[in-house]
Amino acid sequence: MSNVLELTKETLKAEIRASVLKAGIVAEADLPEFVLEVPKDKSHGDFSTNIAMQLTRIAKQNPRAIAEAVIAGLDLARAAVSKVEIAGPGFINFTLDRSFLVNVIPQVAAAGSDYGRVNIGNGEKVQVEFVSANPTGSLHLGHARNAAFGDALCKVLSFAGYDVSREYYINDAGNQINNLSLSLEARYLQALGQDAEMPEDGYHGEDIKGFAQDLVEAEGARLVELPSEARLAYLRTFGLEKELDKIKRDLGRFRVHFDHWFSETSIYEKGLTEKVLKELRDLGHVFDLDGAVWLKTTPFGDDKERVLVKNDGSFTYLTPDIAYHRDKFERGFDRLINIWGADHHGYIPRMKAAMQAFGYDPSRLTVLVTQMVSLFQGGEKVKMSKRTGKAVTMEDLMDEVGVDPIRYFFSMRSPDSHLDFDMDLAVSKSNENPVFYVQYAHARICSVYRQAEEQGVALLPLSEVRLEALDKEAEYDLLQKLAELEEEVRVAAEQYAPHRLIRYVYELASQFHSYYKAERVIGDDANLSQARLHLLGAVRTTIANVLALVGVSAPERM
RNA sequence: GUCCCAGUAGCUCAGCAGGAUAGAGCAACGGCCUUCUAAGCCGUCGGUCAGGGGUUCGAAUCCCUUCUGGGACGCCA
Repeated sequence: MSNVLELTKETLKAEIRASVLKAGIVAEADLPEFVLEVPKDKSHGDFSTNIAMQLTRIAKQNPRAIAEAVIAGLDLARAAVSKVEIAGPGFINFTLDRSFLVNVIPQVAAAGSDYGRVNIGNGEKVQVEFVSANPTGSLHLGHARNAAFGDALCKVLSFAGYDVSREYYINDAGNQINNLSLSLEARYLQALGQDAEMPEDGYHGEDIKGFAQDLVEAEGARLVELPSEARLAYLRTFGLEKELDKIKRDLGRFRVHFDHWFSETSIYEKGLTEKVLKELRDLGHVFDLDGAVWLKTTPFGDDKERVLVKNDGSFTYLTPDIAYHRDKFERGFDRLINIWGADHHGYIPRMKAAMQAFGYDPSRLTVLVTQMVSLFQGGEKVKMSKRTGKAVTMEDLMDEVGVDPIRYFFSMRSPDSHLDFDMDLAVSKSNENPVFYVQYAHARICSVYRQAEEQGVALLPLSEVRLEALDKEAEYDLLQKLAELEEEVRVAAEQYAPHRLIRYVYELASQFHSYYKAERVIGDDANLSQARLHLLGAVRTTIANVLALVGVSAPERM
């Protein structure tokens, strides 16, 4: 389903194409790609095309002469064009009778919370794996960015017609879990007043002290009596469960939910590591050296070969991870997207190489990387939490500034740029703060509706309202902005760029605030009031839909 | 040394499958509340798009190169 704006654009584009062919400038097969777009500068009309310049090379003519010929053959009435101009180096600028734009209002009203939904995905099965933090400590800033971006991306893809599955890979099998058990053991013994040293690479987080305390309350000193092995096994299970609970709690509060929590341990239990190893060996991609087993990844673009089995017989992290990604493909996903922190980027070539070794097209696995987050408060870079003296956790941040600003700010930037997060700005309730600016636009519209009700102005159904009353420039601009949402969603999905939608919704809010100041909605002209109320309703729906895509609330009052 | 990301207004960033005079917010300065929320609106100021070369009718955008900042380069995970 195309919206009014896109239909008009398609009609005009077809008209231009027909005119070029009719003028005999090029053969149909040689017709170059050209752009018909809304120009940045309004003085350049409503649509602009570069076709004449694109034809220069082929037609060997002056672009302005080509433009003349193209215009001569256009059927202007068919595309609602009221004015055509040749400008600059050879752009053809079209000015339209924009009254058709009011038709976007019934479209928004009919679609409601689905307004903006498009179908470029055709139900293609996409799996997005993100966060996947080790269950050995609290989630921190970087995870929050990963979660905000990943969740927004999933929502956008799903809005664009993809069948999206969210997955969290739980690294519950490696050395770090032994370490967790040992750390917890030390904290447990310490909590009982015993002398116990933290292991060399122990986890010093506050959370583990808390878990040890919980353990003392639940079990007392019972575990001290157990043989060391049994105690560690118990602590391992207990610690993992506690850490995972905490992670799920933090993410839930952040409004991020996963469809699958995939355990690394389950890979070992199913013997998938051995299976994958054998398959790779049968395929001839494996060799033995220095007592270790290696995967030949350099033929697939990696810069060195990688160890699968260490000389002590244990697997490296890579092996179960290969088995995991293999498993994802076998589960029938058409496309895999992983969102990793910047510190893991070096790992990308070997994983793609491993998938190629299995014969998978590497373009089916996309790894997106989120760059670092720096926290600022009072103009200073914040490294440590004031309360605990440890690294700032996601929980700290949610306590300090709330979920909406974090999700908005983390979705606002392209993931590949380093992010400075200003805590003072995020909590400020003023025009400096873009979150409130957008939310306020939504709340303001709700307030106008409440006002209408108080004044006894009942909203009439669209069929009884003459929307043609909306004929001001600012109204056409607003309507056009609303009509552009589908294109924005499409681009955001194609480019994995949810931050584009933040920009869009900010601009929409800005146009609304300006319009609100300039024009009275509820006035003496009953039909005009109705038309404007419906316009505002469409703006409200659009703002709410976009905010929902980035996990930010749309309050009715502020 | 190799690889990845970034370098655009005083600050934070958009723009980068090439297009017209490079945008926005913040900061600074000046205006606007007897009318639907001033968490708002209107205006002013602000740029060698890090430097250099190349491709092109046209480059912030593509290619090469230098510099600067951040990150990664394990038989850790």
